[in-house]
Amino acid sequence: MKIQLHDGSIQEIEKSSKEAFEVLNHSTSHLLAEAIQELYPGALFGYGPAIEEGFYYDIDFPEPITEADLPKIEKKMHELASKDERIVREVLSKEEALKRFANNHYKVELIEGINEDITTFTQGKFTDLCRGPHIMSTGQIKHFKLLNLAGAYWRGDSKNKMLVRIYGTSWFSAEELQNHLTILEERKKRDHRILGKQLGLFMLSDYGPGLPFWLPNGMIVRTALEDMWKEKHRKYNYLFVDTPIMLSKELWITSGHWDHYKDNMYTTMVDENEFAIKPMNCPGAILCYKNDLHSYRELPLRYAELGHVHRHEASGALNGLFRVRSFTQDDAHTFVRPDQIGEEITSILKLYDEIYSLFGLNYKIELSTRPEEGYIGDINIWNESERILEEVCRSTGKEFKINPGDGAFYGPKLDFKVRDSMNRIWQCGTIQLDMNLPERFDCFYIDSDGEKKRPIMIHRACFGSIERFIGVITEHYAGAFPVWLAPIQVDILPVNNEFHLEKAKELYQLFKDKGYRVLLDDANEKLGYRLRNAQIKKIPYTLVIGDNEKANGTVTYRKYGQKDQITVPVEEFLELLAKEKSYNK
RNA sequence: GCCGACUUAGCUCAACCUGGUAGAGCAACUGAAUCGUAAUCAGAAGGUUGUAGGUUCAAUUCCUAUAGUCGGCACCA
Repeated sequence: MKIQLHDGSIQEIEKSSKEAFEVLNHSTSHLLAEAIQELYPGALFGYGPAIEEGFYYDIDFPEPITEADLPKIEKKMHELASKDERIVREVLSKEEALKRFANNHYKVELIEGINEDITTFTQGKFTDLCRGPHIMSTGQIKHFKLLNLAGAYWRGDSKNKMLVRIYGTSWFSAEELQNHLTILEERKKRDHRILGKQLGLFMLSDYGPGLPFWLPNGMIVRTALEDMWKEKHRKYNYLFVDTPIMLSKELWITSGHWDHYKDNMYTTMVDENEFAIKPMNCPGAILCYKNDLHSYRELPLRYAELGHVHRHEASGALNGLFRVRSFTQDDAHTFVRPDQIGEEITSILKLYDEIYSLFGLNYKIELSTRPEEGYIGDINIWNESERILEEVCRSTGKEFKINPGDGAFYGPKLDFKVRDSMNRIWQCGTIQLDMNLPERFDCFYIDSDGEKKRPIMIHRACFGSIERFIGVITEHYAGAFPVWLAPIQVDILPVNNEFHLEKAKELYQLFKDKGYRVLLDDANEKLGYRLRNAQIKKIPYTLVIGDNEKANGTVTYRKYGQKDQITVPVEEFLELLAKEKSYNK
């Protein structure tokens, strides 16, 4: 297909390419704006870019609109597209452009920020300030849908006015559009909030917004995760600590949280003194470190803690288990000498990969480097650390990106991002170097020359938060947890309770004695009914016990996600189960 | 926090637009059926319609406030 670029040249690109999708979607956003200009005279237009799965346009409407208005707008878009108007590029001087867009202060603001000639694209009566690229004419826009309405601050700044953002998606064929809409529907079924309810993992109560309750099944998943986590960290020579959930104000003043984080902290009075519930575990870990004098020989010293923190997140930020106000970080604070940074980061990356690969999770690493201004610490340590972080990351072969200047003022960091079922990105793991807190708390070790030296502290969490991580893997597995995490691992269904219940009970006891989480479903219901229940609960193995099994000492099992029934001797099934019992294959 | 939508039985939803105190399926309960791979049949029961006000002879329905949830935005030292 042909597209027209910013400079007026025409290019031929593959329709199946990502670029073609973006051009189509961006052009569809213009069509949306054209339709709105006709339907809502006086509407002012902000930004209207293509995004990963579609497009949006930010608009300042002269009157309030609701989602009920979207079909009307869509209809107008189709009507306009059927005219197949040419999309005409025009170059204006800055002065001309300012004159042309004088009635739209948003565009004026944008033009004022541009120091070259202004490119516009016009279709019908609608002209937009835009660099393109665009399709050649609007007739190519046929298969699109407006999805939802949202608020968005002008230029992404909460001090500015909030505009109405309309999201949509546009495709080259009806099949592709339908396919995408189906995917959107399918994603909803994987939503951890829905699965969490269906599977009895967790709940939320109006009595505590953002404060999740773990239900029995969720506790099984959580405990299995925590046990694995502890085992892995023991292997990597971490020491375990547990620090108080509430500490006095003085500590938070020293750490700097009182000045920089107070709005997010829950505070309370204890006798005459002000206390804060911890939003982070670092100060606690530092107090543990300072409890002893440390030799350079002891480092790296790794304090690991499943630390339950509370943060007063904005009400609008709360989201299932992904964003909560009370959560447990699988935290660790490692004190290292500057010369140990490389080795330690390598070790952490290895540990993370060992853990993430158990789930087959796809993650992306982002390196955030030193901010231009306001950073603290030795610039040589910054540079060296950043070099090490980058080098180690590249060696993983994972998708990797650098965010220059996005690091914290106290050190560079690595973030590990995974996607949820809605294709949104969430941060899970993190590794942050910190040259600030050791300074504030006057941490030191005695070096080989007998001098006191400042260690560097590494904050790191692999799951990030246990809550978020369980949310992510619930969606990742679509609720069908592998045996080692599954709340119920084996469901035993006697064909009828008169002849097979005894055998089923015998097997139930056998599995239970071997440490499996097993259920005996002896409800007075047909086999099909009980089997359906087992499937809805996504239990890994469903066993049917009838005359054959009773006579031959076998079990007939059905693995979740597979239709076939397999009959094997009991011993063989036990061997099979034993292989999946642990995350260690 | 901001914009918008939503909140009805344990769960999923209907009735609301056009006011006359709520219906269904599933689950749970009772009874019958004893069944070989995704729903056996029947019965009885289940509700201050999120909360607080207002309008009205009358509010689940209209209005206001408030809380929570959802989609975004901002936030996530």
